[in-house]
Amino acid sequence: MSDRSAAQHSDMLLFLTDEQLRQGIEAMFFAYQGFTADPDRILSEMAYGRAHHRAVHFINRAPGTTVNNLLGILGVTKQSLNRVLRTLIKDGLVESKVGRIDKRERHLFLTQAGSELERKLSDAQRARMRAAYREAGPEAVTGFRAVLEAMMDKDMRRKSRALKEGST
Amino acid sequence: MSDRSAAQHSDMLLFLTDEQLRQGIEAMFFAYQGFTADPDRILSEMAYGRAHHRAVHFINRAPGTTVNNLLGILGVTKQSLNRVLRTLIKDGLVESKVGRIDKRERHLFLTQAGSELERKLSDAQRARMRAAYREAGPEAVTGFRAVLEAMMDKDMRRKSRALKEGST
DNA sequence: TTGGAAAGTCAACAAAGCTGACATATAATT
DNA sequence: AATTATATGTCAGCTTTGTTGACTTTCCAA
Repeated sequence: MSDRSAAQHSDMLLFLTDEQLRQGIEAMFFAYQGFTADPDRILSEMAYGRAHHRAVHFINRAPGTTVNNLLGILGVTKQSLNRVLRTLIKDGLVESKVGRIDKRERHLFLTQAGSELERKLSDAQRARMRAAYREAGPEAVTGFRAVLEAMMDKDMRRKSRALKEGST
Repeated sequence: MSDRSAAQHSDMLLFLTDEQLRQGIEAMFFAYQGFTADPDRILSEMAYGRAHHRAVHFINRAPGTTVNNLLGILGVTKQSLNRVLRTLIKDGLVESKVGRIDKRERHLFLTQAGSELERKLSDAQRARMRAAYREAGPEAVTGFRAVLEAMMDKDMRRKSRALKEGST
């Protein structure tokens, strides 16, 4: 990095005004509305909500995950998750299998129908993400990911990374 | 841009795999948890929730805004907003003034106490945002903002921009 | 003066979070 | 073998924040 760009670099760091930060906060709020809008529309046509979406998403992402593990990822209580899981199992979207090694654990899997719902929801969400990425350009994507990563709590960063590595 | 980097550029656009998009989706989810964590902690010590935070934030940002305008920004029903607003007014954090020109309208302002709460909440949120920006670097911030912008619904983009211009 | 927009209220309900208490099965430890 | 710890599930009850629908009051504008 040249002296000149290094100077600009530190200038920009110093010039993080409240106003710029507030704009970032608002952008995050409005973007999250958009981020959830498409799946929410699909879900509202069924008897499901955002909580079901999350469960289905992460079971798809880490098939065979235990209830406890899922709790850690979602950051909710077991009662709250259990309510969601119960309806998904009842409706035949999720299957719960007793652990072979540790029989106290339940391992969660999507059924055919569960996979289809996951696909439908994530198709919509990925389409928006893809469009946003294309509009912003590849360099922006790198920056986007870097800021999001830095915004997470430390333990969530670990969990996020574990999911990425798990699907390699 | 050289031919080579142009080729890389379009390659990266083509190589937006499902996996990359899913990682972006998860990053958004985990980052939003972090984004709201600090204000949520402060709010939980009082009788307030995230909905109160949003109202206070946007009233601070656009003092004198009407209820209807606020409804458009927040994307909730007037009944839902009204419940929140009522408690804030009752507790002396928000003041509602009848419009001079159009007396049907109510213009909303933060009181001294309201401003203090807003300050407390946004201090926490801005601190995290600032830390994330610093960690990711200034180029990343530009990209971050670009992707968020592109992820918003069109009408939300307009509202976001109006707020930015209003505070110049 | 009449129609409609803006705001507020009441009632009822739903989704999704929470706490606390308790049951069951299994694993781990003593 | 007995005890303790862990994983899961469930019941009951509460909170926050969203929803619809019905209705009123105010008051601008055609």
